[in-house]
Amino acid sequence: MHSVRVASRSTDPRDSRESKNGTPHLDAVSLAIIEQLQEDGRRPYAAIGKAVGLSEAAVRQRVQKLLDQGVMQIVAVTDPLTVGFRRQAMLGVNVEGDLDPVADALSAMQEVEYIVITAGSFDLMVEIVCEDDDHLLEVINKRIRTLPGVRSTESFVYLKLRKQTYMWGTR
Amino acid sequence: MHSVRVASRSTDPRDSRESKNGTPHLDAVSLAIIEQLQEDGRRPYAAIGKAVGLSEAAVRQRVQKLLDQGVMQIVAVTDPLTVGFRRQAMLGVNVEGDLDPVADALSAMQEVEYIVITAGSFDLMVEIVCEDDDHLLEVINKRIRTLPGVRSTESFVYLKLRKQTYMWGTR
DNA sequence: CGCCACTTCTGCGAAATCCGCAAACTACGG
DNA sequence: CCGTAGTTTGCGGATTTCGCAGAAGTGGCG
Repeated sequence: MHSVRVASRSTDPRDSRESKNGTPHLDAVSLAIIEQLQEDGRRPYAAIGKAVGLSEAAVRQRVQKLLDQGVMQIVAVTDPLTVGFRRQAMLGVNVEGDLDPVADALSAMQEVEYIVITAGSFDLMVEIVCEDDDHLLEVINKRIRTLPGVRSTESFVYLKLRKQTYMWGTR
Repeated sequence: MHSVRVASRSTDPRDSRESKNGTPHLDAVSLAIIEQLQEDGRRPYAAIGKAVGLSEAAVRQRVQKLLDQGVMQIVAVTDPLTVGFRRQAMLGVNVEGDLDPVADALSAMQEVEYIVITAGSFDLMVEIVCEDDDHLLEVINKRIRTLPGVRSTESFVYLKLRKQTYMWGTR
């Protein structure tokens, strides 16, 4: 019935088990579906089904589950420059005491694109997306460096973005 | 005819001009379309049209143009952990001489998720996505630190991802 | 082994969406 | 005032999405 049939293998999308931390474990078919949607987030379910060897309805159900579980999301990503954000920077932050309150406060700032807690000479790495230099200065100097618990920061202003992919799982 | 009509304003999607660097300048309607697709990359054109005050066909053409121009792309983004990449790190890199050859070599590595040239105490910031510690060590130690021109590196292993958005333009 | 509960997959008809196209509209320059 | 170029609109026809009921596969248990 199907042109492609994945070699005999667990047929459960979650591979019959969850990993210890509760994150679902994906089987090869779901991975293949994700790959398809990484190439084109609007690709029709039927086309995906043909590529991975599943019916249209089955693909639709799996995609919906992946979205519900938060394993993936289908979104438009833009080039910040063309959308009017001309200044970006990475900020290394050192904190005294508990990291969580600081991370929470940073999370609430819309200019903060992402936050990671790291091991190394910085406690936090924070990416900031701003409209211009004034905006960036205001965010770093007035809003971040004044947060209680922030001991020091070091700025890395972006001069040029050389690579940006969203192709995890496509290897 | 339309419930919402954007107040009188330039009607050209590129706002009748391009910025100096050749990147297209977006008008308010295209921005609004992008916002819709950032919430849900599969939202139907008709629904977007209703939200921004345009016909279905017009939205479709604008979206196609934005994709063709490379202003945005609609893709599935996944949580690296659930897709099997358990070790990530940011790498600060210092280079002697021209940055471009090093950046090019890094670009070719599939484990390298993104690369920025920065001002500050690092010349390059590089994000690396690996399956486990061995994999990460191999990439950093054997493949990056041995690149000609790389003077030194500093690693920041990710302990926890606290925030990750794709909501540029949605402010 | 047989039965049951549970999940996933399939096949379908109905509804909604996508797609291509020709005509209408707008801004601009000659 | 007219022609050109770029957008938008309206509209069928093809395609896709959606919901659902039944079939099929899995694991537990007596």
